Amino acid sequence: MGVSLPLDPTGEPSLVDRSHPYPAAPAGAARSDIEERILGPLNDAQRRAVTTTAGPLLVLAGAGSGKTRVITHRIAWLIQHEGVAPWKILAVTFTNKAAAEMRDRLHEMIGEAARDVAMGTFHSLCARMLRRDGEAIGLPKEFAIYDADDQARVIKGFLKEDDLPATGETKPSLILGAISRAKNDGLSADQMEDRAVTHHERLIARFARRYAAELKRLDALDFDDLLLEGLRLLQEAPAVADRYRAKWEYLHVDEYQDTNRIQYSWVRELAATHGNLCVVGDDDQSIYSWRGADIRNILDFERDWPTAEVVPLEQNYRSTQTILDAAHGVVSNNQGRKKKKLWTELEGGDQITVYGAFDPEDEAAWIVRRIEEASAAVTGRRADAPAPVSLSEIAILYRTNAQSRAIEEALLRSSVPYQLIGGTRFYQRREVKDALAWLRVLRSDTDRISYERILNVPPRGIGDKTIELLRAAAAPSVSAPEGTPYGQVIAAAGRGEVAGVNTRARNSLAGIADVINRLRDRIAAVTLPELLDGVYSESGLRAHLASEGVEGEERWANLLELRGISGRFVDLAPLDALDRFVEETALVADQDAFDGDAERVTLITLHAAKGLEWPTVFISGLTEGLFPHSRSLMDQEQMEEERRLCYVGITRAKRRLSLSYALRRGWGEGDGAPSRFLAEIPEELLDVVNDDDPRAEGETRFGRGFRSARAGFAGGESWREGSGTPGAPSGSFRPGRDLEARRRAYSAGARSGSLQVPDTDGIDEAPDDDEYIGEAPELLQPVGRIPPWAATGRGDGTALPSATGTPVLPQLRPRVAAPVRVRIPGERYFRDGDRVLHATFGEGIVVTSKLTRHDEEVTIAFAGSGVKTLAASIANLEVQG
DNA sequence: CACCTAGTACTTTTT
DNA sequence: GTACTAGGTG
Repeated sequence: MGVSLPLDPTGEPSLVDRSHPYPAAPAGAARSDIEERILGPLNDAQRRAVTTTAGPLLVLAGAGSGKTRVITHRIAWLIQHEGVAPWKILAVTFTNKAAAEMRDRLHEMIGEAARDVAMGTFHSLCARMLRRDGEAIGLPKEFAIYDADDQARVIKGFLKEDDLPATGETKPSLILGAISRAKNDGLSADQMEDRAVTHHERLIARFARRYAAELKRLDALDFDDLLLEGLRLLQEAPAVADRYRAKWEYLHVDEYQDTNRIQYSWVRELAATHGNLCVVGDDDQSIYSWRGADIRNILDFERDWPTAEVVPLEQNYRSTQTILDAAHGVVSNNQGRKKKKLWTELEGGDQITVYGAFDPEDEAAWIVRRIEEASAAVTGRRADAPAPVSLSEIAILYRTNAQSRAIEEALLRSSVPYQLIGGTRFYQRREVKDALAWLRVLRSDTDRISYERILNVPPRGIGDKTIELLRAAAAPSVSAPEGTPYGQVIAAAGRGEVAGVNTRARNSLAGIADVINRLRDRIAAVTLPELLDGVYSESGLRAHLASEGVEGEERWANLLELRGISGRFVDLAPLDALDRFVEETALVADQDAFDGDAERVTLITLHAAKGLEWPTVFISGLTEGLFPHSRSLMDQEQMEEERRLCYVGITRAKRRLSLSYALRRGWGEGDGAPSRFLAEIPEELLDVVNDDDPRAEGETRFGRGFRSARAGFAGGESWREGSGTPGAPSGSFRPGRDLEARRRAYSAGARSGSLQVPDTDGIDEAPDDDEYIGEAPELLQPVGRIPPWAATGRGDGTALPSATGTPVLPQLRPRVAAPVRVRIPGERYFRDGDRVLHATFGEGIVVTSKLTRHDEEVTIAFAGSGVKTLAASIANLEVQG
């Protein structure tokens, strides 16, 4: 897969002062010309933001209100009107993409001077500063930057030492998440330990301590460390800090609502002497609290900087009024936000299309069909048909990366070209990380994680046993209290100096040490692509992939791609090129790969879509449990963040917006109801198109599912269970017949006749042909061993206890004012929370159930026998009550 | 020690 | 649907 990256080695912020001056204005340009050119295209509020140059400034920039435009014009104003030298200006963004775009736009306005404005992400700026000045706070000259995968390897090492499983409570990602959160709160491992109450918290605190010590030993920093050490540099090295404060006199921070406390402090330190700090953000677009972003940074800006000017930008230039009203309808349900409402001169606009699908495949097929209709240069196009849309103008947004699969498959079937942003990221692909690990060991003797990565790729007889011996040899001991650098251990083992290493492994280790030495000798003499050629051939990667068939070819293609990207660094001195390449490949973001001009549909997560826009946007997967995500259902704060995410998604659209959901979802997730966010959009803005589906006869249940969900959410007593179809009975549904018709209609391909209607006898049959079974008994919440991703909450802040470990007898809790339950024959017969009786296992509670092609798989937590998944047709389950 | 198979345990979002 | 593990085999 070809991934192109706008890695721009020359576009990075220069930390070195330039000596040549820039004229304050182009020669001969009258002052009024400059004013006209910079301020002319702006509205009053934008002008105020641009011309307020001294002191703190908060720009509350609603979606599509010209945020980037304000920053670029402001920088142009500073340079050309105020006569500020470009290198005195810093702009911080969250992605390289945003920085690059800003630089491009600035370049259009002011030409070459744009190159000297410092721009970058928080992480890349900190990394650069630490490379240059880190020694002032005791950091090593060379350090590796560890991503999530490297971090997990460190933790897995601990788990192995302790003989703990890498699953459940000690899953590396969970441990790392906890450590990261603590770090972002400014807690040391000691403080974590002091505050730990539960056994688990103490465990995490101990991991945090070991993790910090290990990274120090490895000369490695993780993403959090980059920021933390960047801050520490400004706080503990006054001379260095003063140099940066003097260097950057005008600071700009984009997406300020996404800054965390550390980033906030970092910015405050930099702005401390002059206070020329312009932050731009929108509290409604704060969607990264899980990453430590603290919305208080924007809400409290005026308190922190009492002299701050505040400029709200409320005119939207992107979307139609319909889209804005929908977005407002959703986000206005949030409590903690600055009240505001965007407006636009683009009155009206197309209604928002809503489609309720049977399953994700159907949903994807519908989206693709609409794309084809809108874009195809169809022959025999009707004269009055709307002009075809370019594929570059279309994006499909979803909540989780996993959702892209169904859509990709549908696009592939229809041969619609697409670009996928995120997912398995290029720099995280195995072979790419292998190659980069080689580059890292060339520059480091201590980076154990990278060494271990390369040791046995391709397989050369170095397995778990040998690794264990090497680790032991590198560990601190009486003779080497600091431990021995891993690179030296490998060389020693190659010479037979590490006891217990078998002959084959020893020879391999000697070979690796030899290759590393040879490559190191070559670094200064060859270009980066040539160095990579050496790595590929001498490491055996190339030969290995050549023997691996089609998959090997694809991986090899990725290595060639990597080699190509490295060519952008040829202008730098070889050593610098190597360092910069390794550093920047560690810090690229998904979004950086986005090509806005490519004649392709863009597939992207809602998170990654922030800051981007398209004329036509599809948001898919608007299903309760998916979006809002099930992990957010139990917490008001998290629910509001989901809502903001929805707001972000809606406001990506300029002209046309389509929303869709699938009632049946993927693995283990049971069925979902239409998302509550759909119910929050004023109904007159929506065009529910299910009934127009040519394959459906008469009323389909999808439209009804949507409308009844709407009634449920909009009504006073909210229907909030995680499953089941809410709302009033319809009375028009004919079981069996409709089911078969629908299945036939919706199963792609001709699996005719192979579908069976689950047999209905005995279990909970509907009283008549209507799915309505009258008043529901008390609706019960299952409590106990629920798969975490299937857990449902109530969205009102009350969390459901989710115990893990030994299944316990579920506690049954009656609910007040139980909503009516609806059963649809042919749909699931078992609902989450159903109490069931099994001949052997006894009493249990249904945790989830899902329909397979011929049957229904019910996952039940039994009182005495644990959690089991049973086939409904075989198990003979009896529903209680 | 590497490779294969079968079984199990999971799926938020990312610099 | 996948990613990882355990356990067996070569």
